Amino acid sequence: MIDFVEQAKHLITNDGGRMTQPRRIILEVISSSQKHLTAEDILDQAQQSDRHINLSTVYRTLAFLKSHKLIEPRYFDQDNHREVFEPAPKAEHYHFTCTRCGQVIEFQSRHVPALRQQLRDEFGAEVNHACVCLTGLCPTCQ
Amino acid sequence: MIDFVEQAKHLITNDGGRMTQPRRIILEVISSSQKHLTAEDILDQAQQSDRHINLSTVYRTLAFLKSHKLIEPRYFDQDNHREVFEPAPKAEHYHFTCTRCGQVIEFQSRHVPALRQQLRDEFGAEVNHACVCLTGLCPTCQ
DNA sequence: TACCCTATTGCAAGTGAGTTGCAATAAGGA
DNA sequence: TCCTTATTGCAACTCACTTGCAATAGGGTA
Repeated sequence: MIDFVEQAKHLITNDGGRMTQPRRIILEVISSSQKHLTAEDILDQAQQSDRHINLSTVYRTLAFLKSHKLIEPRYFDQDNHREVFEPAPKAEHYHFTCTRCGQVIEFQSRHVPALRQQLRDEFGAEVNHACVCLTGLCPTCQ
Repeated sequence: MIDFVEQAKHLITNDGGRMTQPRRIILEVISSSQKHLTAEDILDQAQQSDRHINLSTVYRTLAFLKSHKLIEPRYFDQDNHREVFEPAPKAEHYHFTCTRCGQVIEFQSRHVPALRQQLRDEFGAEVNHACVCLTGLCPTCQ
């Protein structure tokens, strides 16, 4: 995940942007986290490095990263209306969320490319993005 | 779609609830619409029958129907944070949205049951709900 | 290194979808 | 027809997210 911060730095400076303290900290937080983060989560962690970082700065940085495809927003839960982010993955993958304990399992599957093919065959539609969010019970919670 | 209103009536009265004018109208709107509706859409249409129907009544009715699994909330679009509803289908189906014209294609697929099986085999997880939202370009917009 | 331009920030106020408290209303059983 | 109480409309609220603006601080230039 080291390249994530580097990649972001390049994008920012190429845009005529500036690598500021708050941005550095926010990037650090996102890239070093193993789990999916809400804007609030990012703020909490960033404020451990700099108490003055503001929520709107987090949102603005997030918007920048999103527009440059460095992170992706995800919804895991039909009841949770918050945006949840993670660094954009190299390989497309999908999510299973346990409705009891909240555990998230990331997985890949050959069935999704098959789905793309089906859309092409059946409707002539070209799928650019596949959001597959499964919910149910993990082995522990069954 | 006639059963939708009937089904809702039974659920409401079995619950000790009352079949009121606003509810009747809202149910009518949902069941007779062919497309996916936001709360606002439903309000607009309902107000054509009764100008005094209120948005909070729409939300409360929607919450009731949702908790009884008569409708399902859906998100089609990562940029659209609104809840979009449709009558809960007998057969699970999925959505493709064209990012240019907004057209929604509903489809079924044997690949999704295969996905459930994969989760069972690979992680021991039991999938209860599968949300599959594909986006891309429909034949016309390509 | 000092200076300056302007992108970025923090703050506070604003949006907009959805929720809630409450007094008034109206189903529908007795 | 009456009475109980579920439901409504309204207005005020919540909460995630956005925006306007004056103050701040990157980072290129002299």
